Amino acid sequence: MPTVTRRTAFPKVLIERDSDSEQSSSEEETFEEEEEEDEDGVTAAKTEKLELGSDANKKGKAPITISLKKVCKVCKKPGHEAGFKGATYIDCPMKPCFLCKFPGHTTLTCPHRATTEHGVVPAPRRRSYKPLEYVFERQLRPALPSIKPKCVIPDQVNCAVIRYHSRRVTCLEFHPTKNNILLSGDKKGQLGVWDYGKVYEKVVYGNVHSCILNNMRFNPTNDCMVYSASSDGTINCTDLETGISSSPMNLNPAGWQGPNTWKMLYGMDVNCEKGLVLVADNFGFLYMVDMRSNHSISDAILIHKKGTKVVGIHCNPIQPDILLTCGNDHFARIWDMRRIEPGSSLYNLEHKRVVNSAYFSPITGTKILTTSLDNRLRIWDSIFGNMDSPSREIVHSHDFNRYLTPFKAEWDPKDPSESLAVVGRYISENYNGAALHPIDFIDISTGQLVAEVMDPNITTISSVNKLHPRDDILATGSSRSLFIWKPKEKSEPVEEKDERKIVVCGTADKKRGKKNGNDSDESDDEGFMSKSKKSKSKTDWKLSRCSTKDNC
DNA sequence: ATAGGATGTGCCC
DNA sequence: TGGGCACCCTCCTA
Repeated sequence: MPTVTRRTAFPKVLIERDSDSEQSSSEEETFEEEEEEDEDGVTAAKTEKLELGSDANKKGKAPITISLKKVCKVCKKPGHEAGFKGATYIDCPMKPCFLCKFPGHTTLTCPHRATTEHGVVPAPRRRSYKPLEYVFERQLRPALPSIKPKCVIPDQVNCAVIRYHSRRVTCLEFHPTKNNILLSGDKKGQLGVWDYGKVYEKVVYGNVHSCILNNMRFNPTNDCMVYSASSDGTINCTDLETGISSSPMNLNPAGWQGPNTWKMLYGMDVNCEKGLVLVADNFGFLYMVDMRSNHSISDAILIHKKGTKVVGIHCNPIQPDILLTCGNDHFARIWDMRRIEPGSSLYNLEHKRVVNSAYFSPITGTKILTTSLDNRLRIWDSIFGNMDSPSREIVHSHDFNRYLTPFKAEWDPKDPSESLAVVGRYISENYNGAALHPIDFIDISTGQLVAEVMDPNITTISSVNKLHPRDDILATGSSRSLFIWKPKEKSEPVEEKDERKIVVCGTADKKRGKKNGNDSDESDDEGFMSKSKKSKSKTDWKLSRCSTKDNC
């Protein structure tokens, strides 16, 4: 009988108790007792915390410790507790600052958190001639405007919410010409096409990929077609009207042969001038697909450390021969497409941890913005300058990868001074009693936090963000939801401001009872707002009405 | 209501 | 070089 066998092998059980007062916690008694027949739940019901010895399951002999002590969730030591107290997270004093990684203080008192500067660390600058200057000589546009235009950030925004992905959103892309069209990809490989001007209409193509859709790019010669790269190892080219896909590349033609051979495609970009789709895999290799023939045109080229994921590829907007890649080998690398082979990178930009994204600035292509898991945004002000170290490092909380789509700081494509970036924030702040994770607008020339966007109804972390190429619109992917943020019209009433100086805040809760939305629309709320949100408040999202339920 | 599981990276051995 | 395990603010389902 299985139970008999189990009982004979059952380990000893240690019970640690904690008296009520903190002071006596060090002298609480610890005793052992043999496990009796009634092990099912009697003790467990009384315990505040139950710990199994880490080896207990495997060896069957190690004692099981049932701890009644209050211990810190982070370091497992008694005497203090870490975790949320209301909407404020109490740090474990045994750990260094979670935000800036420097010792000597906790996250709560981190100077990079307390100020709006978010920790700008200037780097030494040196002027020197670099190969890139010669490459750029002819193409380089006139210098940036010498006087930086003032950032116009609205005081208040409206937010539309739509929830039609069955798994978390992994990437977003605005249509290059049709202003109201947003594409979204998810972890399941589905592709959403959303016209947020006609919010009753939506399309989700469920069979584009079989797992994570990591990146999307429009075909520059036919904006009805979109290329997508997926962890299923394929590039697909999907017709947005019909949803019909072709597969110009499949790196796993033989199917699943185990994790050591299964290739996943992450970083992708389109090189318009050469008519190429560039894509890279999780083993460090770059592939190229010719867009006219829809066929792979070259052998795989090792561009990052062998066996590591290449998560980002970006072609320079001015000089398409220049390529920027980044990945899990802690480097962003600059390449000349005309001679790209293992080790031929022009520059290797070192980071302390994984580089989630690396982008050239959108207009001149001369700046570089990277997001690294070491909680820092890095900016190289000019690729003609000193590339040995970044011009600035901005401490920003985004060190979290598991469960979430990786954070990527994105340029504002409309900002002529190329100084505004948007990035979601991992760490939460207490906003009137709610722990919220804002989306930050950061002036990357100063490190200043220009705006933080949040809404009391949105409690999830918004790790995917994209600014519209022409309009004042921000698209956000947060867990399975999509949000569209838009400045409030001047005629609309502006709510009282939060105590914080910098606030761009959805005001759903505050507007209760004062709604200027359309009552008859309420029945349509089903499906685009989750039930919990609906029950909390009737909101007056200006933009969205998505009529049908989640169809994924 | 709440416990548990999926999950990626880092680091250690 | 690879298995194993730990991991600070998840988020969804059963």
